[in-house]
Amino acid sequence: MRIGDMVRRTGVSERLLRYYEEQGLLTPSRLPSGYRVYSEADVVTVRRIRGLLAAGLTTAVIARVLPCLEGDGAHMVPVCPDLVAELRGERARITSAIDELRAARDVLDAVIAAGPRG
DNA sequence: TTTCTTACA
DNA sequence: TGTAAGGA
Repeated sequence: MRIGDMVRRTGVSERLLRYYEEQGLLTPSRLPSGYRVYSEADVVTVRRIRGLLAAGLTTAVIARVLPCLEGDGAHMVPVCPDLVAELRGERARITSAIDELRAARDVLDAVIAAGPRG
């Protein structure tokens, strides 16, 4: 199927589908005309990409993790041995990001509390 | 009509 | 990421 069908089947814009390809997340083949040709598997892949993006992973990590997952975007199962370790690492990264945001919020809270009507 | 690439108020 | 431009 071509990109227009993918847009309808996945709800993802053409722009984004091309971006996913640029990031190595999708590798559609090409017609002699240059038009991209997507497979049924690509539709499933897009669902996984959306699920992984929602999990806070970067496209770089997703590119490495994608070939090690099974199932659709809602219920994915890791099939490679080292994938779980990689995900634990991502979890840790997210945790530190949360800590930094919390600290930033605390700073604002302090400033707010010191002002008029604090 | 549909898709492609490149570039940006 | 959207959108516009200029082709095929």
